[in-house]
Formats: sequence, structure tokens, C-alpha cells
Amino acid sequence: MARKPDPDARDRILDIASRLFDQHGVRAVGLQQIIDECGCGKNLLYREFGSKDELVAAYLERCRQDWSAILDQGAAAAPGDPAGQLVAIVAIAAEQATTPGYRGCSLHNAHAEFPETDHAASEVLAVHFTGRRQRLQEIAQAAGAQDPLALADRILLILDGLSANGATMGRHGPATAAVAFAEDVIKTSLR
Amino acid sequence: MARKPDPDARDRILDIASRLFDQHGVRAVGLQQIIDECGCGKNLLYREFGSKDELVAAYLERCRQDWSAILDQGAAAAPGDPAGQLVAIVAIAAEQATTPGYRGCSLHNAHAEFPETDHAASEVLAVHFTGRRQRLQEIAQAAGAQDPLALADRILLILDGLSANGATMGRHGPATAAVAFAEDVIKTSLR
DNA sequence: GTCTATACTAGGATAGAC
DNA sequence: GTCTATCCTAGTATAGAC
Repeated sequence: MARKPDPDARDRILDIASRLFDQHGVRAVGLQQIIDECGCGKNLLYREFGSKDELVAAYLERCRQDWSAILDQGAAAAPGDPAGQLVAIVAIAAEQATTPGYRGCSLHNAHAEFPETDHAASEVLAVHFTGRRQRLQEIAQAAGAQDPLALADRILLILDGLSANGATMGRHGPATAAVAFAEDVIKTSLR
Repeated sequence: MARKPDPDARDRILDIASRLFDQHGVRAVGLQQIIDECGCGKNLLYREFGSKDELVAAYLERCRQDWSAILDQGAAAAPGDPAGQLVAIVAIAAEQATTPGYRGCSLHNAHAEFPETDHAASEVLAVHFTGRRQRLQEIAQAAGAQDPLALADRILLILDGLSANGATMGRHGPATAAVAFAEDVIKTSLR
């Protein structure tokens, strides 16, 4: 009997790989470990992803989309209020950064592990970091900032500070005060 | 005839290991690579450090001292002017974060690679992150901040944002605007 | 005595074959 | 899914140069 192909196989593998990568770091996780936890064969993994580098790239692409969703979510949280949207975005990031077990932004962590620009992950990272700045700038523009890029960059520093510091100090550190910080920054940046 | 012991061996190994770890990430660098570039024997490395984990811990301890030196340097840059010292500290960090080839704070990067709390590096990291906050708080107190810890935490977010973002966007990103940001933050935080 | 260099073990990595 | 090939890793032991 021919066994049915599992259409969810790719997602299932990616789910488990993402969790392990986030938890232990990408280099620390072997494919065997993913295969064991997934219960799939090595064949399937290699058919879906071709190599570990490609699996890593797919993982980071998902992380990028998650980040994009945070921006959407922040925008949806305060319709018609761009300044409130910026605060909402910081609030979501702060909430993540203060949840127990938080290990930092996956995209930043991956950048630390794979600095080589010829790695499959490199392009995903570049798209993320430039795209995110672009979107923040647009919201800052809509909010009526005196200098939209300058405001976007200050929010960006707070966001990246949140993920870097949240990874090490969590809710016992400055992450808990990030929202109030962002509110002050935005208030003094508007026309 | 007896051959002279090399008193600088440990430092020489640590120099090369630090450069390679910073450049490629800790997990990506093998001991063989360090030995090759160092021109030393494997025996010597193991006699001085015992294991790779210990070598990593020594590397991070040096990074911690470098960071401590930045705080000293910032304090020395503006004697009797604590607010200016905070600005100076951010300025030094911003200068680092915008130098070409910057790959982020070694201590944060190491934390991303070695989340295990039982790793030899873990304690060094904890000392660094709590000690740094403490010192910033003291300077903020001396500057006459309304809420010294709150100001220290805002500076901390900027500093960590600098290293995380500088690693990915360098001088083409928000890092160039960090000093002005810190100046504004400090100005509005004083009594 | 102190170093370099090499051989070796044991294990884990990616990858591919079947 | 299992089995194999190849490589690289940390770490140890040994041999030999200075």
C-alpha cells in the first residue's frame, strides 16, 4: 500500500526546528535531534529543505514574518492613531522580552551565529532589518513626527535594546520600562 | 638544555582566540583553527585553559573587563559631570557600533550561543549585566536624576539597542543618532 | 624542562545511498 | 527509515626539537 504523502510535513518539521533553534541556538542543534523529535525520516527532511542552511533560512523567513505580524498587530491595535501604533508595537515587543525563557530576537541571534554574508540566511536578515525600519518610518511620518526617520530610529534602538537586554535580564531589567520610555520619546518627537 | 617557558603564551592564545571568536562566533571556531593561527602546540592551550569552555570563559571575562574600561573611560571623559559621563559612555559605544566590521557585543552574542546556565560563561555574563546596570545607576544618581534606576535603564536600552542594531545596520542605521538620543533622554530625566 | 607537532580516540556533524 | 560515507570536533597521549 502506498502511504499518503503528508502535506503538513514541511510545517511540522519547521515547527520543531524553530522551537529547538530558538531554545538552544542554531549551531547547537543537529539535524538528528530534529529528526528524532519530529519522528520523520531523514529523507523527508532533506526532500523538503535540501540542507541545514536552507532549513535555517526557512526558519528565519518565518521569524521575519512573525516580526512583520507584530507590526501589523501594533498597527491594528490603534487604528487611525499612528503614535499609538508605535507604542503598541513596543508594548508587544516588551511583552515578549519579559516572558520567562525569552532568549532574544531570533534574527539577531542568527546574525550573531552566521555573520557570513554568503549564507542562505543573510538575505532574509537584510530584508528584515531594512524593511522594519522602512515601516516604522512610515508610521512615524503618519504620526506627524518632526523627523520621521529620526523617530523611527529611536524606536528601533528601543526595540533592539528590548530584545538584547530582555534576553539577559528579562523582566528584572529595563524591559519593563520600555513602553513608558517609548511614550515619552514619541511625545517629544511630534510637531 | 632547558627551553625557556613563554610567559606571554596565555595572552597570545587569548588574543588570537578572541579575534576569531569575535569574527566568526564562538561555536564556529575550532580549537585547531586557534592552534594553527597561534602556532602553538595543542598541549600548551590545554595546559593554560583546560577546555574550550574555559577558554570561552576567559575570553568573555576579557570582554567584560573591556566593557568595564568603557565605563571608566566615559567617567574620565567628563570629570565632575555625571550627565556628561553618561553621554560619553553612549558615545564610545556608538563609535564602536559604527566601525566597519562590528559584529555586536561579544557578551550578548555569547549569551545567544550558550544559553545554558551551567556553562562556564554563564557566571561571567551575569556579573557583567548586573554590574553594568549598577554602575550606570550610580552615575545617574550622581547626575541628580529624578529616578536614577529609570534613567540607567533607558541608557541601558539605548546601549543594548546600539550593539544589537549596530551589528546588523552599522553606520547606515540608527546607531549614528544614539548620542543625540541619549542627550535628550538625560536632559529630561534630571531634576 | 618547555615547548611544537602529530597520532589517536571517541563522538557527532552533514549528507547521501538504498 | 536505516545504513553508510566523510568530515570535523574536543580531548589525550606520545614523540621529538630546542
